[in-house]
Amino acid sequence: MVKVRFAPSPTGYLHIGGARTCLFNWLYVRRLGGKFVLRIEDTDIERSKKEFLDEILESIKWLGLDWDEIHYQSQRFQLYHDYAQKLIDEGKAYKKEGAVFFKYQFSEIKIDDLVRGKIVFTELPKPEEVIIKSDNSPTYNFSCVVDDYLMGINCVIRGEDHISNTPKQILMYKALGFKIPQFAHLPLILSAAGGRLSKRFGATSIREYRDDGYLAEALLNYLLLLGWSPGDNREIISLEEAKKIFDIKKVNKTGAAFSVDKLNWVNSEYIKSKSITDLAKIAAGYLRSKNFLPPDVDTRYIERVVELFKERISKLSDLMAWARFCFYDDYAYGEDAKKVLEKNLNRQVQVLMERFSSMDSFDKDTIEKEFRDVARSLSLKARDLVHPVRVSLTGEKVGPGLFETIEVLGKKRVLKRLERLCKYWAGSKE
RNA sequence: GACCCCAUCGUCUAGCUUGGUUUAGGACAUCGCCCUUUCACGGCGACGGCGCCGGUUCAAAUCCGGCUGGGGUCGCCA
Repeated sequence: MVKVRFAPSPTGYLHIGGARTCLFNWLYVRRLGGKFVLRIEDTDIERSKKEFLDEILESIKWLGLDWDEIHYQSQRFQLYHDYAQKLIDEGKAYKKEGAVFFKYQFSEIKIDDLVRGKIVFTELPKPEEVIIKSDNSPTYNFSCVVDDYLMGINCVIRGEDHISNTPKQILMYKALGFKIPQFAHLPLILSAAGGRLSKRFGATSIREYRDDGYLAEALLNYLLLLGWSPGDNREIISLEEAKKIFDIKKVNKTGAAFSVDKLNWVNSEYIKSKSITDLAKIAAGYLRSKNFLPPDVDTRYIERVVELFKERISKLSDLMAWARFCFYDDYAYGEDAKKVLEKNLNRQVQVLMERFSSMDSFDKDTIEKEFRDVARSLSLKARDLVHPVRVSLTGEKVGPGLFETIEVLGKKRVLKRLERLCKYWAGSKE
């Protein structure tokens, strides 16, 4: 049975690269029906923090991934000591200055990597390596080898930054008499500038993307595309589908630059594919977490607003930027938008308000019919009335279709806002 | 510096394993046109690439070598 592991260190949040490694491990093992081990590498007592651990676990769950086993290295120190002692007893390691040093018995190392093929190491930078620090905690390479063996990990899928650790670990496997697992080194995710992905180039933690209104499925889908493709030009692939067709041998060797533009596109595709009710539920949860919604707003209204914006947002946070007028009356006319109000149409808008007032059914088709009729009767082009009215109702000169907007806002609100527009005109010198 | 990895449009990629079916396909971004009350969406189109040199071959994006460029690692961090 195939067994893989994802081994984050709780010294920081789950970042883009870690999430991708986690995803590829998960896809690989779920397709083969094996076991997925989550191993928390919290051997660095100083830097490991509970908040990071919680954050990592929460992010993995949010993404929709799961694990079969979870282990904490901080609870396994005795095991590492036992194996270190074994090496000492066999003369393969020795104590010095309170630490245990492992002596490499170097010979040319060949790795047959699942994604990169053959990799050959002809030398090692150092003749020995600390495996147990003087504070009794194990070093990464050692605990990693002991645990991968003890946990039955037979395929190690990790980032390319670990390639140079691999020969060291293989030498430890050999010294310990452990069977060497298969390796698959994933290409790194680079920043848009092509360099290392770091805070300087924008968001790196999964949490930030969640906060920014990205959907878990979309982020996962985008990550899936970074270094892998199904080969048939499809780009929108659900996790379920990916589980069936993911092939680690088709993973690219080249580092991939992270593109927010493309992520936005994938996210907008997922948003558009959701039903109004589902999307409204997600959006409401998101907006509430941001304290954006007024406390008394009802579900049906949120659904209508979501419907209004569904086609034009690429992430949920766009709603906060663009749909504020749907929930609050206290917006000001944008500086740019005021230009649309230069011509005083006070009288014409009064006529429109009278017409709206007398309407029984306030649906968008009727609204449009009446609106155009009023414009015609006043010898105005519809667009001459449309633009000022939009600014009046939304504060901005761009936005969703006007008639739909009017319907969603409702007659009462619309009349109030048009009233405000007339006051604006009355107050400004002609 | 040493060791290792990588190299197709600006970006993500298909094609490369098994050389000819490729005037190198798709997507994002950009630009244009259409749709249209605006912005989006959608439709159509444009722009744009096999890093360089050499070799093998009748034939190379595909195989080989070198160069150049990019990346990673060299911690009692993981």
